[in-house]
Amino acid sequence: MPGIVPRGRRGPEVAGTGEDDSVWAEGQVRTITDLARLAGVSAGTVSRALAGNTLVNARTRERIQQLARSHGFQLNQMASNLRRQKTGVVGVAIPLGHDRRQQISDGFFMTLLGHLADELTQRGYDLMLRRVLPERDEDWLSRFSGSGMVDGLIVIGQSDQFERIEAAAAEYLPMVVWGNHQEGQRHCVVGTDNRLGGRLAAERLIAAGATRLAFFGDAEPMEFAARFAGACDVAARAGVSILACPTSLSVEPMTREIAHHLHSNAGGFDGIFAATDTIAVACLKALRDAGRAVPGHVRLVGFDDLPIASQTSPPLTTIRQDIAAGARALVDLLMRRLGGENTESLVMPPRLIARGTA
Amino acid sequence: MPGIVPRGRRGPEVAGTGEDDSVWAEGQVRTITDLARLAGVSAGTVSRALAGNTLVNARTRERIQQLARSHGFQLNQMASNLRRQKTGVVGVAIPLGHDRRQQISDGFFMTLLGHLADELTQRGYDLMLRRVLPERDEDWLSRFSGSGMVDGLIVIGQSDQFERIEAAAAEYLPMVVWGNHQEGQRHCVVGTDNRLGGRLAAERLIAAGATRLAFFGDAEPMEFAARFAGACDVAARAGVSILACPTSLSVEPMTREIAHHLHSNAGGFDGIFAATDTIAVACLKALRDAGRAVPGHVRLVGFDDLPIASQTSPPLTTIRQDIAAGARALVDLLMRRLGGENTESLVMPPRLIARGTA
DNA sequence: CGCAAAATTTCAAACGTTTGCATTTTTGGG
DNA sequence: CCCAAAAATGCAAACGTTTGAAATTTTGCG
Repeated sequence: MPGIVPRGRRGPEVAGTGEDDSVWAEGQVRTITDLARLAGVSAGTVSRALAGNTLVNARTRERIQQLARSHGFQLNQMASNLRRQKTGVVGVAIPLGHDRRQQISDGFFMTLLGHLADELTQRGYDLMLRRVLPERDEDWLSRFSGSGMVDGLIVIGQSDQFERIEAAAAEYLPMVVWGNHQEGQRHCVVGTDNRLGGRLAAERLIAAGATRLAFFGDAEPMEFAARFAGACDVAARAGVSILACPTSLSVEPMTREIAHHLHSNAGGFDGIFAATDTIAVACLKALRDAGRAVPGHVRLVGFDDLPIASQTSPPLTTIRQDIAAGARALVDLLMRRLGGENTESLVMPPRLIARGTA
Repeated sequence: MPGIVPRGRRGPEVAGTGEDDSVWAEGQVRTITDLARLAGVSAGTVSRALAGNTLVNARTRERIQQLARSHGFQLNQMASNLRRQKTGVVGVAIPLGHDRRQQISDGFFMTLLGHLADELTQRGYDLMLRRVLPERDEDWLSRFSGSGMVDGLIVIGQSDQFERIEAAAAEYLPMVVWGNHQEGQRHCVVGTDNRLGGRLAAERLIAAGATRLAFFGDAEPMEFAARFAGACDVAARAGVSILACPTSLSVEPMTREIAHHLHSNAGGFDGIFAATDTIAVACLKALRDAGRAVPGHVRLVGFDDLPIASQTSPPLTTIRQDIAAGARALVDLLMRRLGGENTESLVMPPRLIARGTA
């Protein structure tokens, strides 16, 4: 099988014939021991030398590092991890409770993930991504945290797993969650004040002249529920109605549902608060197709301020979450927790970005 | 420090006082040995039992599994991996050659990543994500593959690292790359026939009445270069001009550059081929802002067929890459390579999705 | 030079599994 | 009941590093 070079485990080691390597590992310097033999020192010294430990003589250290480089030596992380009881890997779990598909390719998640990758890389950590289906695997959380494969965990979105996350938080310190904050909760969460965001959105719609509101989105996940609740606060105070229009996040159902809502509640609302920019964009399209002017007939406010938000026409008025800052905070808090600290949650303020749709 | 429960390594083990656990690990059953003691069998038997090995008596097996469950026992993957010389993890590397930022949050990458996560999960593999900056770290590829942390590698995008990838492919089998295919290349690649895609785009623009074309995008990365080349093929054959308008993928520079191109080449073209849907959407917006009708004055074709493509108005005519199929193929080929097979590259046909902009 | 202190290196025991082989127990046919 | 074969279990050596502690070498000062 030419071209195939297995990382060959070597066979039973017969008493070595001097400095010559066994036939199995043709000259390859695979282990720290190989390197030690080559350098004429012990494995321990090589280990320390590669780690830059000043315990070993500067000259020796340099020589060994040089040798390692020239032989393309790679430290076996697995072994190193086992011995040191840490991995340099942070797990990122995305629980897919309701909306199985799409959630991960939703602009928001992806943007957050990108920023997380940046932040973690910068601090020398790798990122292990795992999508979990809680209904298939009850034990997803302790499974991930207890696997020994990750030093800590970032959970993106609470989905419908609030309770399980709470339980895990009691005995697993290095975990930080992106999501909604609830009075007195145990787990450390980073997120936007969704309720306040909902208020801002509703206020804006009303200020723009809306008198009958509609909320487009799935009010099941906590974050969305809070947004909805915020809007309800304001609607109640202002004495305007608000209609819940369940809308999923996957593309096809979403367009179908939006069309349905627009059709069956034709005159039912003149202001839409979309749970997500993704939904808002779809609404904009549907409204245009239905010949309803935005913001003339219907006002529209989104949530997130994803890149697309500024690319529609008219550009989307929306509630901004600072995703980059969120990612930074998640990683920062996790690092502190890895250091044994018991950190508080961080709730960031949302900000209204007034553009063309309301 | 209440609430903090380290995975406590236990102290020096004094001769055990019977079945009672040492004070250090308060009742926790952490290792397979703990479990073995509890079950009154040897560690080996426990290991086999947990693995479902039929060598151990069915009754014993069930009993041990039950015990493991009830004590929330988690196998230490690190140790298991070390011993078995495999990890169950596939590395996904995203080299960021040119366009450092945004690339990862670009809709295309993210969608691909989402599908990869799905496919890998389904086959019982985890996904380790690593963004690499080749200019900072010459050795990124062998570093990743040789770390012992991953069983195989998927590289997303060749960036400007074609040569390095070629070199790695010579000695590292389990690697598959998303990108462009070049005659006689060594590494196994999955991707779309970008050149053909470019042709389809240009043909469509011309069929829609365009007489002077423009290409918006960075022609540096191979994939984009091929798209451009394809468009050039057709333009030359049809005797129409084609203007290269360098455009980056990051949001702010992108909008700036597009505005600039539209302004300084006001009458220079009446058909735009955008290297990416993301760019196309921005173009659409800019054209509208400039008061130029699409497809009346200017025809527009994108590339990728991202979800947004159908959400603009008019909806985007674009060249579709089947991202889900791509992800499936990447994983499939990688699995075959993990099995020792030496697989061929896969070049998928692009497809024109005719919508409203050309 | 001699000798203690400092600097450097080696030794060997972990880290928690897996697995070939040896050993013990069970089974079943005579 | 006996004894070989089959089934089940135990033993111990890996996997490749890291790291106290012990052992060795070098240094520096009188």
